[in-house]
Amino acid sequence: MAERLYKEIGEKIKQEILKSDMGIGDKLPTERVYAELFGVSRTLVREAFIMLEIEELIEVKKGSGSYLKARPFDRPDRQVSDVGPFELLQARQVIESAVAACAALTVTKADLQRLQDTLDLEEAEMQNVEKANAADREFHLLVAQATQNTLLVDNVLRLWDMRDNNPMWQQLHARIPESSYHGQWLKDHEKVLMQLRKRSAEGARDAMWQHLENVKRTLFELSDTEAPDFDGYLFS
Amino acid sequence: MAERLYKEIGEKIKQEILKSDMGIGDKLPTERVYAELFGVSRTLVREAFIMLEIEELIEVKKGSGSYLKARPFDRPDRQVSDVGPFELLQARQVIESAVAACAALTVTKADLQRLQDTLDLEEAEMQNVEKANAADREFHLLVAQATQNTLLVDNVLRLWDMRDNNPMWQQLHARIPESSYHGQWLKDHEKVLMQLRKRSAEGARDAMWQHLENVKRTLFELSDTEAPDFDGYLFS
DNA sequence: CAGCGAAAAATGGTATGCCAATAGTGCAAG
DNA sequence: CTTGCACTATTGGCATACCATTTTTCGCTG
Repeated sequence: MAERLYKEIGEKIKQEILKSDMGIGDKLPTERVYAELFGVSRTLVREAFIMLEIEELIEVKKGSGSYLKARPFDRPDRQVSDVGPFELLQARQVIESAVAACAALTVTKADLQRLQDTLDLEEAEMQNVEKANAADREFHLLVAQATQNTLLVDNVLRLWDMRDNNPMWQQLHARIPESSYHGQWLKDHEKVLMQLRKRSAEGARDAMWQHLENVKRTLFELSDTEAPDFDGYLFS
Repeated sequence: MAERLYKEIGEKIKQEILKSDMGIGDKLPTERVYAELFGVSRTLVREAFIMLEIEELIEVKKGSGSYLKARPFDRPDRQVSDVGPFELLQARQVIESAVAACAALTVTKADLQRLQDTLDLEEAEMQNVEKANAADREFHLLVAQATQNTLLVDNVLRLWDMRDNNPMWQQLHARIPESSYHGQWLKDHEKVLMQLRKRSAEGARDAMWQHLENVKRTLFELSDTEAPDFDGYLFS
């Protein structure tokens, strides 16, 4: 494991906090205690504390101690690699279509312009796989940003990061000829943008849903992977 | 300045990066260089590097060096605490309603039973604020779990954790008499469950949307906070 | 016995030193 | 001249030791 050790220690500390029934404001065990508990130096625990401090989970007071500021998430950050590509894609479909619907109501002219520009870029660079993918990502991100809600942007961003870091997705992606789908996806994107222009929440939702449905088909039809069916969700 | 020194060092390093014309992927000066430059120990610089690493500005490679991952000003770095309660609630509305729609298509009898049980508990413990809130959370989580998609569960969970850790939300929540809304919310939950029983995606989406709309009203109508209007998103 | 103050203990803050992994260098073999 | 390998230098990783601040303890004094 070439992981940075302080992160590991940090996660362990989170676990300890969850196992104990500490409340907000309570004093944490000292750095020295954790050091001995995990069999590492205080330096390392200290680095882990810095991590927790930046995550706003704890507050550190010189000479006094460290205090719990918020309870850590129950879910200790699932490994990207053990989530299937289909699950990932389905999550994107559910969330991004809802986000698109929301965006249709809040989108500004500047947003629409940026979306158009990205789309143009996508078309121009269709041959360049690298840039086309970047434009793809940018388009979806811009839709999320049009909601003016940073949490929604965060969520969409998280899913894309997972996609980019998911080995199975890459594998799936690799076996498909690039040129075959970029054209289709571009058309899909255009439809989404059109619905956003019309400020139609339902239209944007359906367009985004259909787009990701197409992505699913492209990826799974040609492969031997089983893909559960979720038709019937759309009503347009 | 009673600030933690590593943060100060971290900011200085950001300044240095900006002053220099380093590009993405370039190698940063070593920890030792910065230590001498600022007249502090390498430990401190190291802690600052950890801060920058967590902020995803740099990437640290043992034995090799540290490399610029993004330019500092690109990331305003929002923390959990400065997300407004309204933004949070809106994100929940968008995402949880979509999740509910998805759940309507995948929900099992066992899920429905668990949901009913939780609802019964919620009714029975309405006087007990602590338990009522726990049941509330449990209900929403069960809906997410009914999608059979762990990523969607993760997303919903994240938003709830943010809620529980958000100081402004707590403040807002505190000023409202408990009894006044738990009854309403219970009715809302029952409606959601009813739609899930009917396996109506649209119905579940609308019910969940309306529920969170009611939550919004309860929280913001009684307070002096401005709440943007998002009616028109529903079409039922 | 209450209050106060100094000493001691606890705790985070900082510095130094050595270890391990990586990158660089130069010499020898082909 | 190129290539490969061993040796050296560089760089981050981790541990130990001591410092500064805060908290606690304890005894003195009124």
